[in-house]
Amino acid sequence: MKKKISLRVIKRVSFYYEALLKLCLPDDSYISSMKLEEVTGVSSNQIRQDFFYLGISIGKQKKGYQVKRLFNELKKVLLVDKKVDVIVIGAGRLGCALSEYKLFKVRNINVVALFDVKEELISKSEDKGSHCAPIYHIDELDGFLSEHPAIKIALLTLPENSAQAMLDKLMKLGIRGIVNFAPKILKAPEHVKNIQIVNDCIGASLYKIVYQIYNKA
Amino acid sequence: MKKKISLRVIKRVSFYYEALLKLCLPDDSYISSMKLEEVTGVSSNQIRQDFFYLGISIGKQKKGYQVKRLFNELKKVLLVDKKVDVIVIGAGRLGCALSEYKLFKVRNINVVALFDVKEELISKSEDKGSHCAPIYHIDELDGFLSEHPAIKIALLTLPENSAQAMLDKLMKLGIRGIVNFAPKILKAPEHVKNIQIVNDCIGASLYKIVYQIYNKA
DNA sequence: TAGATTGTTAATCGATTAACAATC
DNA sequence: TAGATTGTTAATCGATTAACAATC
Repeated sequence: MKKKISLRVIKRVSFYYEALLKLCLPDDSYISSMKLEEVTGVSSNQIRQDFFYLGISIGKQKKGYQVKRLFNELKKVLLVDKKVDVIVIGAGRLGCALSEYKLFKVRNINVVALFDVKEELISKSEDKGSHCAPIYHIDELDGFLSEHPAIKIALLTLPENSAQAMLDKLMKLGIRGIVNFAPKILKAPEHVKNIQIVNDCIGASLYKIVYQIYNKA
Repeated sequence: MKKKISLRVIKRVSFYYEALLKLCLPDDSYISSMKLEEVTGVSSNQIRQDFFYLGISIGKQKKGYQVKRLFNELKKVLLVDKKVDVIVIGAGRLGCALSEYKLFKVRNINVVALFDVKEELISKSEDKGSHCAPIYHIDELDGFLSEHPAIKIALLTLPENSAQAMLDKLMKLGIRGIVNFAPKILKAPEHVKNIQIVNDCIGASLYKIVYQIYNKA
């Protein structure tokens, strides 16, 4: 029933979505594909093509797309119309920064807990002066995931030597999506299917920047 | 002279590069395109096609590619054969985490300094118990960049309300590449050319994960 | 030698762009 | 009405895959 949408389309749709978030237009106003081109950099032809492909045909000639309806449609495509709970493994600087990351909130991504081996980081409910989610000891991970079977995604901010072992463990516990920030490329074992791993999204973006800047010099 | 290499190719090349880093093979050993397919997930056909396109023709039939030579070729393509200095604006948790990020090191990306408005974060040279680069007051940014004109890239970890103003300022100071971690999509002003901005690489990867996991459910 | 693996061309596939009739 | 903008088809473009001769 659901057609497979390529990740390129998903990426562009996320641009459209972000643009609407950012523009803060009244719900009942209209936005045209040309206007969307201005703010997203994606051509109006491409935008209409995407909408056509996605079955979004809510446009009105001469006006464009009603902001609220378009927003809802895009939400559905991105599957962010429901809240997504995730956990963070590793409660160091990066881990805590992630748990406060605001763009997660607008996307309905919710860091429910962090886990770490270091006793001194553990803080059940007291806030430690930040908006960080509660930090638990890693030994409690097993029990926690049993109690929260809906959690399917984990963000890994671990040292490189413990990242792969943690990945293996997480998969056994039912985690199906990993964003790995450890400075090591992780791979799912051969036999495991349906696991999504994104390695080092930070570094990948820098490759691109470095390439584009120094290439033109 | 230089042909324009698409970002897709760059991305795959970064996979090959990471794979070589990770495998830690002896410099004088050989690796075949089939073996590279195993560790990168990119088909051997694609790999050879990429090498052909990039003018990397150092393969030996029946053996493959000499690890050291291939490594050097890939380095050249990725332009990471020289050290790239970058600065970080915003010395909060995320900023400090970035300055210690190990995958930057293997890529010759070097965080030389952080800048922040908060007086209490400033630490000229003393280390504060971490491997964080020195933190300066934002007022010193201007002078610092004058003294280090080779710095072309800045990572932004600022609150959303100050990010756009900082972007404008950085461009005036000669910065040409921005990786923006602020929870707001930034855009270069119309008239400015040759600026590369990557917004929210962290969130973008999560969109993909969320989509792939919950789509299949 | 026979088998393995490259470099390179050709075929296929998919994504983007262009164009325009329909119509608000 | 005339102008603007959609939805949709067709044309173009680029990227991937397949195939295989060359040869170590």
